[in-house]
Amino acid sequence: MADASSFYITTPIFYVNDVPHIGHAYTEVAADVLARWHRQAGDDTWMLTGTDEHGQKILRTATANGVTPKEWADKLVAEAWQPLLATIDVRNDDFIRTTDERHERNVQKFLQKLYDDGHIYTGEYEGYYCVGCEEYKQQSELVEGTGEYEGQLVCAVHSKPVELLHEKNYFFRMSAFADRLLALYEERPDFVQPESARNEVLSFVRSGLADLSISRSTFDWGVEVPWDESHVVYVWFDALLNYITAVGYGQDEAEFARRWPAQHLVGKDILRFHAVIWPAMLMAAGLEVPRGVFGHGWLLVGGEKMSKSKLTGIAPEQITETFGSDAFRYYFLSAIHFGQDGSFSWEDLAARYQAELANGFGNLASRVVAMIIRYCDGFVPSAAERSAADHEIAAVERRATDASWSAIGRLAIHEAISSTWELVDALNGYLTVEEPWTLAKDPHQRARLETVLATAYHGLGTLAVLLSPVLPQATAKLWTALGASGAVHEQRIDRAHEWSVGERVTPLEALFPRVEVSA
RNA sequence: GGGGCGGUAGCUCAGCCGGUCAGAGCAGUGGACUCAUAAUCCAUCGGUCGCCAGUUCAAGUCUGGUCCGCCCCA
Repeated sequence: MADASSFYITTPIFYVNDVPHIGHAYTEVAADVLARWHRQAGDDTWMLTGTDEHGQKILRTATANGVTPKEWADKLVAEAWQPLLATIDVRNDDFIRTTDERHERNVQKFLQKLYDDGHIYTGEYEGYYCVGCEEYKQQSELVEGTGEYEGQLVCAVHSKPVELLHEKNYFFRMSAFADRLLALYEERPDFVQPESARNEVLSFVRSGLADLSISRSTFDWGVEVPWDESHVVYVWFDALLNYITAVGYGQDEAEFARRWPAQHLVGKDILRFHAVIWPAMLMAAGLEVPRGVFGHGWLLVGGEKMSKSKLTGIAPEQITETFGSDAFRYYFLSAIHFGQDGSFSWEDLAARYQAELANGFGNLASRVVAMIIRYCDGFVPSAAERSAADHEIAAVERRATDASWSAIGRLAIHEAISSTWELVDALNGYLTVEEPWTLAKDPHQRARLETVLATAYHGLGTLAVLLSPVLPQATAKLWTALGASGAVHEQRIDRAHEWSVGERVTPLEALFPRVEVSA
């Protein structure tokens, strides 16, 4: 049992054959922001991501490219997936690959335990198999082929012929866990979030669970079934286990106890694997079920879902090259209600970058720092007598701190950001009303000028702390300019308004320079 | 065929248990100001809340039906 301050968050592991697009990056960034936020609140935080490297599809691609599947995976991990994390500034604590020895060995250990405990039996399976989908298809999921596949049954997703396979399989008695799963959803209404995702899972399980075929014998790129080397473990069964093998399951019980259970973040397309199959597997093994499964929405581009199989994907670098990783992170997490589908467009991205990051936060930072340099020679002023307006700013700082932390607890990232943004708006408004540039012209108003600037300075520092999970780079620059000690990402975010002020500010370059509008 | 979600100002979206709920941000328009990244602040234009019927003293807000989009299951 993990103690209350342990926070372990996971993303789905990337299927190495995919090409990274903003959908992958979105999940990563969301998990990263939650992880950074918890770290900054002092929680014992662990963020895991990684790659899924087994399965027939990868074997075939590798073979077609004349290399072994492992070589193929190595190449993609090094050239595509690790770089993606750097592109969007994700600070994961671990990166697991399903070809890691720590994973494969303990997948076998897990499987053997289920086998020994009677949760697995031998059966026979016959069905139409789509290599593209990596799964068997029901009759209803097949359509008549056209063109070169005329007269054949093809997969509705890939439009490629399916194969009629007949194999001896090992089955997991998942059906035995239907009642316990329903009880779980009942007892912990937030186990599957958001509500819409929970509804789908509920109705799926209520309609009855079938046992799950968990092995394949038609190819050998996978984890060997320990008691039958002619079979490899079904890729999904294998992949899900990464969440526990990465934190010591089977080999480091102390670490496992410290981390598990995890909060899973997944796209809603793979919700069922995480909210039904995975908990059932854990129950069978006598382990705790996850802390929660959150299914976020799709990114819609031009009203259509971004697809892995189709080519509507946008590479994250296309965005970060122009706007930077901070803007990427901010845009997707603030503009989209976390959990719902969200529309992406270049126009919207550019508009929000300009209005919110450049004109809102960036410019606020510029004007405050510039005035302290100009009117106080860079020495951080201190407040004398405080007016109602000054107290109000302090109150907004507290509210933003409390509200955002509470929102993070509900996984409402967009809400955490908008709560914080109230401070941005309050400070810009405060400066307009107090007019420090006017006060500066009258020597008798010196005390008031310093109080106003001290108040604005303090609010800006609070913003830096609160925004550092989302905007790690910009806030680090701001923190330095504010002359505050330590690193901004080490400041307690749940008490952001209590940060310790510095002594001297230094010039600040534009945090979010204006971007030339391009086509 | 069964089920879920969404259809609210030009754009993106809030609106919980029905009664200032017709809102926010952006865009547009007018004004103020100049510390700042031609930034900021104030004001303002703008919608028969997909459509039809019903329940109710009162319905984006509940019921039934219907159209459109997406998704899950069979």
